[in-house]
Amino acid sequence: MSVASARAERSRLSATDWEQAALDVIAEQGVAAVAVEPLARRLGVTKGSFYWHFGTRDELLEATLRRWEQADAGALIAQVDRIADPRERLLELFRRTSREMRSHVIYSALLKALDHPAVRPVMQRVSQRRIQYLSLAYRALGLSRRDATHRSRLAYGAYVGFLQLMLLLKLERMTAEEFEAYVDHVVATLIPARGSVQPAAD
Amino acid sequence: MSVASARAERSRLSATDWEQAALDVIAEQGVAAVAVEPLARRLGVTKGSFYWHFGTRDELLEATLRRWEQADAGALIAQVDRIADPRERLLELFRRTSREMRSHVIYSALLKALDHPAVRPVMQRVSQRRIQYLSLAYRALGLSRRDATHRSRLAYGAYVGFLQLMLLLKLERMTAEEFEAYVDHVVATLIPARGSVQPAAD
DNA sequence: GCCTGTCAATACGCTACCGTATGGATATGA
DNA sequence: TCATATCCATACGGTAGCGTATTGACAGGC
Repeated sequence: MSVASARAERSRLSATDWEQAALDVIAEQGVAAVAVEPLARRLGVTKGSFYWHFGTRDELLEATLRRWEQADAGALIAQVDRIADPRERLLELFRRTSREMRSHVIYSALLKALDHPAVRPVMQRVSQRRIQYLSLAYRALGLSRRDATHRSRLAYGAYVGFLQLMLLLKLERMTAEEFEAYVDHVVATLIPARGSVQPAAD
Repeated sequence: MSVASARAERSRLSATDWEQAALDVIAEQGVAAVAVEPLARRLGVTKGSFYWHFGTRDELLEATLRRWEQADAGALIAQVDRIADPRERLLELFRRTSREMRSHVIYSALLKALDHPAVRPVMQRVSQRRIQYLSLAYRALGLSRRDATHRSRLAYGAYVGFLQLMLLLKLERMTAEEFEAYVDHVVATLIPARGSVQPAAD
């Protein structure tokens, strides 16, 4: 089923359709590839349609990012947050992060477009929020305020860096077992062993 | 002293001048901003000059990256490599990495342009080499082959990720002391304590 | 059955960049 | 001194994208 024929069935497009397509393009080719005319071609339509739904290209971008931020970006944390034990929660967070791709691909693509004024604030909020969440979990694990802050930054930095080295550099494609072993090492290194921390006083 | 007047003194440009300017632009605005006409303006010259020195824009990019790879990219390792004790070597590597900016800015800018066919292989080589170096140091510290591989990836990933969060996201501008404290935390977390590892058999 | 609002096609002008062609300037050395 | 090699300016044609203006198609409410 070609793009154009898909369109023939749906007949008309909504703003949401454009945002959805824009997010796909971000995942596949990055923010810079979100261009009106290519997008229109992709949807089997001309830009005459686009400029009915949006005023400018940047408006589309902003709408797309807004949608991403509130729909996708917080999904993982929401799932894991039910786990009571902080160590299990962190562990599960690390583990889940290591599955699923698309969400990371998008995050990584946005990371490469931080110079864009519409992208930066969104990424700031999302990243801050996640680091904050990590920090709280570390805190609950018994780390001091300082250590929790530092460790959460380190952990999140490791996540972000791994994304680059993996998805984008394709440093080498690891096997599934190799990857599991790596995640285990990360967990062992970045999550304090059970009973190794006594609650800090601060 | 304006760009144009600087040019009036040097009078004529060499290919190296163009590569140098290109690297500056990469550091300031990323790979995508390396464009012939803007570069010419920056150098107080027209593109008539450029196309005498280079055949295409991509040729300039490749030459620039080639120069960067062999001149700048290995500088840090070369300095640190004289240190005999592996733990001190790693420590000094981490510490030095946390000073100086420009080299990291460039590395980070190149990271954002990995889709470009001229950039990817360069970054692969440079990153591989560095991770390899880290791994060897960890090995010398007594870690097993597996652990050294994993730990070096983790450490380098943390470096790369921190670059993004810092230089590009400007998550918050840390003070110098805050930053020192963070580096100390990283060192304590990612470099095994002295005497905590007994040489592995593998 | 037609009017109106909704979505889309077409055609246009504009900007920024790439790459080519050709001639001009300048320094150097024979 | 003048010839050649080196470096640069100018002018041109081409592409890809943005945004606007105008008209067309069609469905639903009246």
